[in-house]
Amino acid sequence: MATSTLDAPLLSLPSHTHLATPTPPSTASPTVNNDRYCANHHRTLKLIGKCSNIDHLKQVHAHMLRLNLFFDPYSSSKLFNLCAFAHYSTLDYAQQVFDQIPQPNLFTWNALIRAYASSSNPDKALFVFLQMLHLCPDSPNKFTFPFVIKAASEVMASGVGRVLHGTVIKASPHFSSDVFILNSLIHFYGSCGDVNLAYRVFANMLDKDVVSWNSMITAFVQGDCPEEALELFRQMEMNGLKPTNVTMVAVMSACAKKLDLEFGKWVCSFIERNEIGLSLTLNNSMLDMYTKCGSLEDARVLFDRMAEKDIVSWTTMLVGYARMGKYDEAQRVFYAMPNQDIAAWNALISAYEQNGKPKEALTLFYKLQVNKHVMPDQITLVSTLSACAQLGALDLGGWIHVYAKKRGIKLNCHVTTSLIDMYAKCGDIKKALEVFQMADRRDVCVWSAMISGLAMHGQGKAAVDLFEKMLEAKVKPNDVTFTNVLSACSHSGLVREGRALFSQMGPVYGVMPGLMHYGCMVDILGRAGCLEEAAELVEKMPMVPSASVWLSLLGACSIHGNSELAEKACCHVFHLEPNNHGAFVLLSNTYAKAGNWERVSCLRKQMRESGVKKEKGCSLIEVDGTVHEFLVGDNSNPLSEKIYSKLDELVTRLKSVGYVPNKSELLQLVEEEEVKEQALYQHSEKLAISFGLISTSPLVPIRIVKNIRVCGDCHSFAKLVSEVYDRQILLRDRYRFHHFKGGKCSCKDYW
DNA sequence: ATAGGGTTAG
Repeated sequence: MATSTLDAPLLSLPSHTHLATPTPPSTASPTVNNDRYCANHHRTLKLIGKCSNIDHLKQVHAHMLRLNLFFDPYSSSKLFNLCAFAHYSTLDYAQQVFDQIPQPNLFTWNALIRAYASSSNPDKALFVFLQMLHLCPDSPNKFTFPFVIKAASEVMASGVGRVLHGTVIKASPHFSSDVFILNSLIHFYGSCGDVNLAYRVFANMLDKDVVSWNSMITAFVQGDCPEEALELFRQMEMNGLKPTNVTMVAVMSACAKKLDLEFGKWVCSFIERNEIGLSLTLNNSMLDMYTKCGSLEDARVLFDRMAEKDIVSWTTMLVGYARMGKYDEAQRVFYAMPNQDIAAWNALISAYEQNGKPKEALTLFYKLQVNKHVMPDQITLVSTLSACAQLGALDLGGWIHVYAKKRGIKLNCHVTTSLIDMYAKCGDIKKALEVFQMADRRDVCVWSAMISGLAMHGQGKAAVDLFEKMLEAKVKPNDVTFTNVLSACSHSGLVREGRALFSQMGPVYGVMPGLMHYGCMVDILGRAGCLEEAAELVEKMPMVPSASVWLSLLGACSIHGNSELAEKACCHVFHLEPNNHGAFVLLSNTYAKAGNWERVSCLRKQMRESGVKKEKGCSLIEVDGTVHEFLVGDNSNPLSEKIYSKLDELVTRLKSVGYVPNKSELLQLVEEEEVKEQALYQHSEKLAISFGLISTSPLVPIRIVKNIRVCGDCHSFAKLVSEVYDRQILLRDRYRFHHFKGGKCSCKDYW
């Protein structure tokens, strides 16, 4: 077989050479003057330049070991550079070679740091840097810092980066004006989210080059300041600098962030006019801009025209279709792409999960799970756990928890947050607390999720206590934390605590109250009966009240029977959301509470004429890992007959202990009392309770998830079932959990 | 005696 010149050995080794661990040349000095040594030295350096595959490299490596050339720092640095950066080499191999070099010089240390900085283990670059400070006789030079700073930004080590910045300033005035070092600092501050510091470095630079501008524009885009990015792009032009394709990637990304299709298209024409080369990355960022701005048509045209496509191009199209709800198209892209990596799977799974299709998300997860080539990762877990949470699928969620442990998928803060949220939303607050306590790292999301879990289970006091603990743990609360802790106060009637937190959030914690917080506060005051104060708060909100704020006020009116204020709040809701059925229900309940039946029937008539559709009630219950769904008056379940006869039995038995159907909240236009009563028995949660009673073990609670607020009648019904049948029922409605046990509910009839 | 920085999706 013919051997190509490339595969032929570079060296034919004399037979007397033997493999040995390197021993220093007799003079034991790093530079050797002996003639033979110099000749070898020269020949070997030439050989290094000729290496074109890993075998060549290893041969030269072996040869150098034999000739003790590793003791010449220059020669070994030459070889090492190839080991670290040749495409055919690996970093592991480079590290092995490095470990054999007796006295790596500064160049070699720098090369190792650089190699790690852009590897998948950038933290090792920082470690090597520390080693270098101890072991290398030379101080870091102007090449060292850009690499270490790059590593610091890769691992988002903001503290480390700041220290490095200080070191740079102290080390030499040459360093603090080195354009490479300063550019890397801009990049570092940008990627750590500190746009202001990035800009300070940028603005103070005397000699900015195109990379400085690109880094700063990118920092603005990534720091969520697209306006500033575009402004800087304009300034760059005014300063006579020609933008590169890297500039245009950032600018395109700014357009995508602003959802500004028109400007995006202008930028595309700018690229053409200025003959800026279309790299694959730039094409991809154009695709991204088109899909984010909603023009799948333009994206498609570009996509079909692109000569080179990579996984990013395909995924961008996939996500674009999925976001628009075009699942068929998204699936077509998914199956058409050359290979589906985990990101593609995740994109499709999370698209389903985030668009109210949790069942489809889980179906896809099953398929992924039997796939041999792709492994679920942490992002997959986050999406699927959220799908479980939506469905109340506790068994499946628990299974995913076990799966993650078994597969050794690390429970980072994102996964921990999702687990806590899943357990809480599926009704297992104990398990949620367990995950919380076992977590080895708790960021603001983890704490907030736990507070939210306690809140929805009516454990307001515990939620507020946990908030205090969070402060003790020196974790800074954010807007979500406050929404959760305030909603805890509202669910548990903690008026004093709520007031205090609300008034402190801005001045003490620097979190400005937003719509959600005002909504919670209106809820807290309203439920407690301070209707006027609640109404005043709505009046003096610094932003326009949303429908949900008015709904909170309306809800409070319905509890306390204040028709006048209810009408006013209702007007506002209809102004913002003319088809909000919930507002009709709450107003009608207010009239019912006040005994104003005339108004109730008038409202019903109005509803029928306006054609406002009620969101169909739907209850989910998981039995043996399968989620069963019940709609109003559903009889699609195979056990339907049994379910209805069980329901008949329930009604009879409950009536015998005093159950009186409460028809006041019914809004259907039916006159006969008999028919009204039948309508009540069609409610999905009653069907789910009957099903739960006949198909689950008496020892476990019946867990039900309902899409809308539970009605008063079903609430009393569930309380009685929990007493008469001695069964715990956990019912999650749109807003919170109801724990029915021994005839009582954890919400204390206050929901 | 050797060298380097900035870019896209989820």
